[in-house]
Amino acid sequence: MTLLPPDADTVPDPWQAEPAADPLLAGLNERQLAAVQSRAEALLIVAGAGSGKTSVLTRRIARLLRDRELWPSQILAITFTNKAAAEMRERVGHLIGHEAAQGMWISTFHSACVRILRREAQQFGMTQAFTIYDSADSRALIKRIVKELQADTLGLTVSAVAGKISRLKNELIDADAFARQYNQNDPTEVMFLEIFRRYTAELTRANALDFDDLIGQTVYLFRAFPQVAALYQRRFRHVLVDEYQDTNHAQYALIRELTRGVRPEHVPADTRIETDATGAIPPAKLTVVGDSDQSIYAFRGADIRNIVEFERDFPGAEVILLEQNYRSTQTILDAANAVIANNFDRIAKNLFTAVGAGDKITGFTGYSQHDEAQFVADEITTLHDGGMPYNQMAVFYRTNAQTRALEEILIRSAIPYRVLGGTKFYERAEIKDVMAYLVAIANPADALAVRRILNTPKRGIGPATETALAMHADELGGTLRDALSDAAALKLGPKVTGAMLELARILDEASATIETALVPDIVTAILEKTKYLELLRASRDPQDEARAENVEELVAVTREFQKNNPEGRLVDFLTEVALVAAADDLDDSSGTVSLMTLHTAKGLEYDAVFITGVEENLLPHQMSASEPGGPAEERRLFYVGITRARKKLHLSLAMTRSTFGDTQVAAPSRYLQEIPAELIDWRDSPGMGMRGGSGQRQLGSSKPSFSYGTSLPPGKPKTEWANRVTNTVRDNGDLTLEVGDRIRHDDFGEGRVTGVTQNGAKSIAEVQFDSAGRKRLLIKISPIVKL
DNA sequence: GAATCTGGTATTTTT
DNA sequence: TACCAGATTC
Repeated sequence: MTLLPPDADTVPDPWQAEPAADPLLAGLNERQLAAVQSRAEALLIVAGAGSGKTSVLTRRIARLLRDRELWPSQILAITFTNKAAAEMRERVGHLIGHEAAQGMWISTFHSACVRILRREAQQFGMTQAFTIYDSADSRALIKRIVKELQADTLGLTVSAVAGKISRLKNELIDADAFARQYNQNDPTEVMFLEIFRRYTAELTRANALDFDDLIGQTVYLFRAFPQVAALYQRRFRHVLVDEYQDTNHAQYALIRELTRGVRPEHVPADTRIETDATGAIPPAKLTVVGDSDQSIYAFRGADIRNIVEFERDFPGAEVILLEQNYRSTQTILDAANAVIANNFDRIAKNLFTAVGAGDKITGFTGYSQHDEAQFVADEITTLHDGGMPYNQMAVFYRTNAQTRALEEILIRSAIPYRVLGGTKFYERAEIKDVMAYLVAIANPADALAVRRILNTPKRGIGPATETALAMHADELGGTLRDALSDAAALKLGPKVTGAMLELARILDEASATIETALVPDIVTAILEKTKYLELLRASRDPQDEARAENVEELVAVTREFQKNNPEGRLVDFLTEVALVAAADDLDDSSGTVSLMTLHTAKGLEYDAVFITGVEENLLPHQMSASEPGGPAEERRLFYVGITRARKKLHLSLAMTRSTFGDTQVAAPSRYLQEIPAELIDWRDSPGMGMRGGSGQRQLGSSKPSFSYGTSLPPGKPKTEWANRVTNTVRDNGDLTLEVGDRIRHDDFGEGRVTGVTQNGAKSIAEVQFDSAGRKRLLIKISPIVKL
């Protein structure tokens, strides 16, 4: 490791003499300053949580541009999410002016690769309009293949196959490479190889790439076509990668390819880039930022070695450690440090702050997940009453399934919230249907998309006809679309034949317009011609009304897209949709509490954070126990969650948790014991005092002894504070309450109304319950009766 | 070929 | 609990 590259001293730097005079260096600490100014060929910034790494990264870029060391187009910055990319672009623009920042590539690995691949598609025999298969698409395809080969008899499930293919691709092992190393004596492996081969062939035939291919195919492109690689190696003179600890092998390989020098034969005579004595162009500079303690994507192939072995991979690399935290209180950092210290194979790192101790962490143990959720809702209300805006609070959980109880209670408590990620809009069946139409229009070779819409809406083309079509496509040596246009040759009934020809005509007509037509026009035309929306409206299934609304929402999305991208065409829209991530649609301006998984929380920060379900088998998750390095990764996940909090951290758990349908006793997470007891202020459920459970109280007070299993009485106590929330949809109609009214609540018992906010169906009552404390309730749907 | 019913099975995290 | 696949019936 060199401390400072020699040329830092020889290049005159007008700003270096008086750093304070440079606004881009103002307010930085010594380490941050070094990171912003470093001129190393390769720089690793080890940035602890909250250490201002985004600030460092944006200032580093801004400085390169402002001082004319590089043109914007020579910079490639890779972020983990599109949202992070947008934020970085915004911040750089803010520092040096938005025009000066035009032309940079700031995007995710996947977006950058799609951009390159669309441009170079013909090099590897695909068309520019290739489809991007998301995981659900991949699974659908694998499912069909598994079925055809009856691979389930060998114990090969769809998810197992999908997982294995993904893992192999992340290691840059394709079907052929796998064929060279697999165990030929194992029938399961033989079968797997066959599935892998067919899957690959089907993708190629469909002119489609799956998520993992986007990276792998780009690496392949660069390795197979040096002159193409040279194009990008010449162009990007500085590559920056954020969240480097979460890169997998394929992404690492991509970075390696991009930061290779260009051989003289690939350097054009008129190049304006400096060449060395041999006429070659030196490698691009590389800056990576990461924190091995925040590596939480090993399950997706992230390889922590990429960061640990950075100095070996890039000789002469400079390493700068950022440890001062500007986000959290010392109490929160003490807890985080204490937890992460239990991961033994890490480089010691201790976050510190000048902020001061701050509030203690609030701990809470509820009877049930509903009880826990009520605690979260009550705390949120208290904090909000104290002046903290809703959008400065976030609730984290390990699994998406945990949102249900939280949502129920938040709705009842009239707390505005939004769920990031989870069952996404684009995963809904009706949206996938319409998207399949768009995909089929953009990429006629995509058989998966055509199959999906073949009989949607119902037009009498069943499985038998579908098989006949597929066979006919093989005979023709063409695509499913070709077979559809030639449906008459199948000699089926006039009704079916007519339906197929009609569909073919609709698709062909739309396909003819994609180069010029606006996206909203294409969608509305399709909905019109297929009567998709019309049929949903006419349906007597009550859910279809909501589906119709969703489809309309999609049309609105296309309008919004077109507004933001006047030049955007169908393919661009499909790309954008395929690559949106959970955290991307985060809208900070909305005054709502954010709910998300711990994974989604990475990179974000809030004044108040609630980490829920801190229980064994949930955090750490049951499934992680069997995986090597699982518990350590779960600990990092907990660490990531803790370090998101600026001022106030809440850790909560439930003694029982219902999954599947039955309720199980839950034990507190092992990670709780790792936090020094004096940092946590344990609070009891209001219901606990009523049961006279001094044992419980003691347990909750400081040093949990973790023996709920024995202390929990068999059979739930029927107290007023029942540990359940009725899940029937209650509609109180136009029930009106006034201050002073007595009411009874199914869960909280009796209480007196102390305040009412009149707002039609959204009227909120503030109630002082006799034993359960003060609550805010949405009158219309709360399980209450007036007494 | 479509609609309805039933029983079995599964939930970790995501670009 | 909730969804899916397969069987049964129209």
